[in-house]
Amino acid sequence: MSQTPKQFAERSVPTSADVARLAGVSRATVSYVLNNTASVRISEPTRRRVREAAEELGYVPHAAARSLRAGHTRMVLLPATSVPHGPQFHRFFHELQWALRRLDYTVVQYGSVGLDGDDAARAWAELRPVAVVSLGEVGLTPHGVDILKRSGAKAVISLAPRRVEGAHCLVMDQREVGGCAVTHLVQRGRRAIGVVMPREPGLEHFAQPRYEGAVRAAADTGARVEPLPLAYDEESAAALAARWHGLGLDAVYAFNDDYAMLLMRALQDERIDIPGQTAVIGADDLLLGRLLRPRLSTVHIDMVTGRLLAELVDQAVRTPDDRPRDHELMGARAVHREST
Amino acid sequence: MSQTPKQFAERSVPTSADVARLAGVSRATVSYVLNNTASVRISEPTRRRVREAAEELGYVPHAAARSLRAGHTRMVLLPATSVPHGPQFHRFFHELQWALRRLDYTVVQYGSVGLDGDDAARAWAELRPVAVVSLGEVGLTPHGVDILKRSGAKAVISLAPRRVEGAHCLVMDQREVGGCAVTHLVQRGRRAIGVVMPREPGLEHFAQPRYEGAVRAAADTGARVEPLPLAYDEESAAALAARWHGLGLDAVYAFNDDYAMLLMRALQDERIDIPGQTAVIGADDLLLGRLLRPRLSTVHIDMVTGRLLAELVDQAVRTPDDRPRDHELMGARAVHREST
DNA sequence: TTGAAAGCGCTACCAC
DNA sequence: GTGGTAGCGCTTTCAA
Repeated sequence: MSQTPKQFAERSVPTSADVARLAGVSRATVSYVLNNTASVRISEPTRRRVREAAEELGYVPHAAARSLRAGHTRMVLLPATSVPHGPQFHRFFHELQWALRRLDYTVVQYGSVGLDGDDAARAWAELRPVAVVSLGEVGLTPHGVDILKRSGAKAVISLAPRRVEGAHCLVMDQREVGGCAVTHLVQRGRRAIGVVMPREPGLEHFAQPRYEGAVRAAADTGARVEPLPLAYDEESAAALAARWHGLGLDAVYAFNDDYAMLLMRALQDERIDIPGQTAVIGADDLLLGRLLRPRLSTVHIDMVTGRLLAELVDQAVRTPDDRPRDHELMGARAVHREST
Repeated sequence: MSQTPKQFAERSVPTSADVARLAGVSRATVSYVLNNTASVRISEPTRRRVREAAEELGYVPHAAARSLRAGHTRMVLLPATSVPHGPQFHRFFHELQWALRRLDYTVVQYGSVGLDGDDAARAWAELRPVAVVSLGEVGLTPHGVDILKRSGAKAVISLAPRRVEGAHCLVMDQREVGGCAVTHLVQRGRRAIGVVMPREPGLEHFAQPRYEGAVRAAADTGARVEPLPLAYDEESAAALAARWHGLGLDAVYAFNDDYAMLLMRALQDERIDIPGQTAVIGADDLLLGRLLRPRLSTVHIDMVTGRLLAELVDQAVRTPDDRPRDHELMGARAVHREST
């Protein structure tokens, strides 16, 4: 009888009951030992037997069962980014994960490709994360925030171009980026400014507010701003450059350094002098921009450190009843090099 | 009595029992309705009442409880990448997630920053994923594979430079990349070849095999190969360029296009003619490399499509007892432009 | 067509 | 010190 289920059990995943049986103790004891429960003292020989049994069976605790029992998780859910970001963002993201782990959170990126808005929020909520940190690519709606909070999320934090009702918002106002770029160009005497709008999907959440910022910065300065759709390939850039003279522009803010480098080369191939005939400015302050001739002017974006954000998450989790506070955390400043 | 726990319940997360109570049915019925269970017929009025109750309460099912009951998950775990990758890899990753979602898997990237080897495997195993697809940055050991399989993972797939015992391996032999580069250089008459070794952490898993491939390709050709440590910043590149003449090299394979662009600029600033005095080749075939003058030669890497890999994952999950098969899936070829 | 109840793996109370 | 056991939220037989 005690052997009958063994054949099946061997193929099956070991549970704490299996460990208990092998060690000749109760499941409770197994739990105490493996969790180092402080409030209960277990003799050293027993501890060793339990640990050896666990090791031998290759026992790994079942996170779902644990959190079901506990009534909460320590999971911080980051809706996975689908947009290629620069190295700076990458560093930030890495820092954030590292810092959260140090605070004993389990960091999980949830692939939300193909979901949006409330569907995404529901999918996230199923995992019962203690916090959700949205990087602003999947539209987080007030209703989505509500779904998450009702499902037990203690903190919903949005690093988005716009603020979202109900969430702690770390507003990264992308309009500032476009604003900086255009202000820089205007100060250097430019009056007819193109603004590159990437055709690549996923970038529109960034491109649109940057464009708005550009328009706003140009208002009352006498400068005009013109959107320029551009795909990230040489053909598209060459086509744009070919009709450059007809556009009558004396400057261009090219969304970011990647697009700026692409366009600058195309313009140079059309024998357009930079910055003489046309000034070019990007954004992100990539190292590669400094390697071009002329060196690419850019908008440097100061990102909050991952560690700081992690602490904010932790704070919000610990005091969930505090009213969500907004934080302005993106600084942007134009960096003048040679292309403007 | 029926009202007493309400005060607490209101602040609490709604469960299917709450939905059942509000709809005036049993929990079983709720489950049937919300899961559209085909094997049981529920009257339309009841269905509506249940759905309305769920909606009103903002009910979201508890994934942990569900999978605990089911005894398995549909979670595919991707150990999160901590290394900045090029747009090509990004596209691949995006495709993979999309395709897996279409196959009804829940895709989760698990941040494994600061864990390694078996610790990481144990952490992943706690989530009981049905499959793990490692992108080869966290060392996946045979023991780690064993831990995962014992915890119920039906498939462990490794996209790694080297194969791992017990796992389905999609070998992306990075040595080929280095080999291609050096073969290209040798064919163009170069005999003293530097190989850039990035100083940035996380890249060594790629750099080392690429270097080995370079060495192997040079063997018996009379060419010599010399490793050149380089950090990704201008100072490091300038320092390397400053002692270039002393190195006596007539070519350099610069790990990838980013490092190649950095180094090429530094060499040009030292008035070293490219490709006259020194040939430069990168890898990844970035668009930006084509924008430089001279245009950067590179190694183009053909990546498997995400869809294909997703199907492989699905296949492996459905037939877990098949012996793990290895697949060679990375093609590499040198692309000659102007810098070599 | 609906309901009652068992049980997934785990932990935390209470007994012993 | 250690064991028995209730119950977290869910699905799914089996009975009604």
